[in-house]
Amino acid sequence: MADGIPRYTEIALELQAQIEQGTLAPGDRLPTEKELADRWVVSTNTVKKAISELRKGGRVETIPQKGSFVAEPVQPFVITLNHTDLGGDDAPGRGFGGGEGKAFVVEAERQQHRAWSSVPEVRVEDAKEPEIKALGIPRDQSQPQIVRRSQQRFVDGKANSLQHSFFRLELAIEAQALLKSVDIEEGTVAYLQGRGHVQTGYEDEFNARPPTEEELKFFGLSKDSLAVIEHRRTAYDQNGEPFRLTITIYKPGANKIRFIAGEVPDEVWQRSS
Amino acid sequence: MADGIPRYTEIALELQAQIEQGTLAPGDRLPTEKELADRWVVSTNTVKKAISELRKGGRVETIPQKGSFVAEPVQPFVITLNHTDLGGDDAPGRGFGGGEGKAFVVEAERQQHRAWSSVPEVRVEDAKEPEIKALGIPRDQSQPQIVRRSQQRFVDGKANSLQHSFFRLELAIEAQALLKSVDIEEGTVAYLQGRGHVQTGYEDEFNARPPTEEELKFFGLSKDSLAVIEHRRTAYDQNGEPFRLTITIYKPGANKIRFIAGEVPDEVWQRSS
DNA sequence: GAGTGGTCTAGACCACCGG
DNA sequence: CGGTGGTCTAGACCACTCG
Repeated sequence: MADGIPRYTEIALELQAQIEQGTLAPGDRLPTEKELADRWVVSTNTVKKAISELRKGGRVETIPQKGSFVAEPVQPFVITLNHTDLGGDDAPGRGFGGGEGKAFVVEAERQQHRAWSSVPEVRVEDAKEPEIKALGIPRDQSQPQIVRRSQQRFVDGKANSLQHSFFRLELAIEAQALLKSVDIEEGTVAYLQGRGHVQTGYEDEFNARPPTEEELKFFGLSKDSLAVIEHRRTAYDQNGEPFRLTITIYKPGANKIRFIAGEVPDEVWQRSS
Repeated sequence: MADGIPRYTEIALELQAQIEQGTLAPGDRLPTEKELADRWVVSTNTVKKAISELRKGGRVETIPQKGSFVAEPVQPFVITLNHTDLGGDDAPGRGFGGGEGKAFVVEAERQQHRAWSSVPEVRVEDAKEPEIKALGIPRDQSQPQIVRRSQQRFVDGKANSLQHSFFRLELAIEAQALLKSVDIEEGTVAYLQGRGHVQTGYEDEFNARPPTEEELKFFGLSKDSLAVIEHRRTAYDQNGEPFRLTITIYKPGANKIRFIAGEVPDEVWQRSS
């Protein structure tokens, strides 16, 4: 029909329109690929490509051997990643670390979401290049090792994010709670403060990348889905030494990642959508 | 061969290995799809899928009708999006807005990158839902209008990011420089401060999404490429009113998006890779 | 066992690029 | 003009799910 627009794009747009106007409601199964192929008089490969487009936009999720479904519109969970564990401030929503450890659950409850984290899985591993760099591990150590604490985090029963924190092994020997596969009651920041490492600053970096196999599985995504957002935070102590690297992987759409600086209306802090 | 690993993944991994070990160097053209199909004894469709995988990982760029090329490893340009235009602080690298307007060019030069922005393209448009919400435009206005200032930004000769700033039309009438398709010499923040809107805080949000047609074209990407990162900043004035919405679209890989809070070693501020 | 999506083939035609 | 990647077809077989 139209010039230059591929057939699969047309089909994707038509399905998207049906989703937007409610002909196809969230949770509904799309017609099977065969049905769509017949209806549009195209081959199933063309339909597959159309559906793949929709998946990339996050509007559709495909479960192999079952079908493709209109994605539920997520009530996004707003993660406020602020500099509030650096000093007291007690405006609403402040005073928590934002997105890390137990603060995650507290923040979720404030937003009327039920959230929980899995018990941390603790591993001692060989440090790879990114960790060596971030944690400032001296190059002379031949095979430096690190402690990794990984948690799966859920909001309203759904996979929300994966968090991995890395520490130098020597730090974990001073601060042995890091080696236990148990939540640290008072929070990692407070615990390490008691062990002589006051978190005085941090550096945050963001990236987007295709999900790994593990992430696809955890988030329940199929191939050709959205990119995940990676947030990495390097925390520095009072000596200016990096002592923690935390990498959080977010499922996009399900999360809004937010920073607030300076003075904004309280309503902005309260906002949860 | 191996169980369950699709052929196209095998091919993608093999090519990726060749890239990593330097058999295929940055800038090199991959063998044509036909050649790869012959070599692996698969159909060209399978090869296409393999190359598409590599594109998603950012390792390969495809130029239609010319070939697929090993991506040049980008020297990432570090954008520090900090709260430094809120008050004076003169550690190295501070004192600029971070990623906005002229600050972008200054920051780039500090990192030994040559950067420039296109002349702003100014449009007056009907406000759409996201802008209405962010700028707090009253709902009673039947067809509210906004001013949009869009710039293309380049680093070292390559497309780096797209930035769109939105203002309420009434504000642009008070502050007419916003309507001119010219860089605002003293910077938008300073200019608006002179017009009675002191930027006292802001809210930042991040997202990842597939690129639009326009973005694909600007960044020189082909379909099935990486996701782009979207950063939206809502700036608030001394009355707690939102008066500016700035949306920046980053090409991932080419950028590192960074925040710094509290005390970190000066070396972290300096770091540019 | 019927139905689903995932993978794959062996072709085809096209638009665009370069010499 | 020949070569490239983009689109598309009309099949095929598989692994998996579900009734």
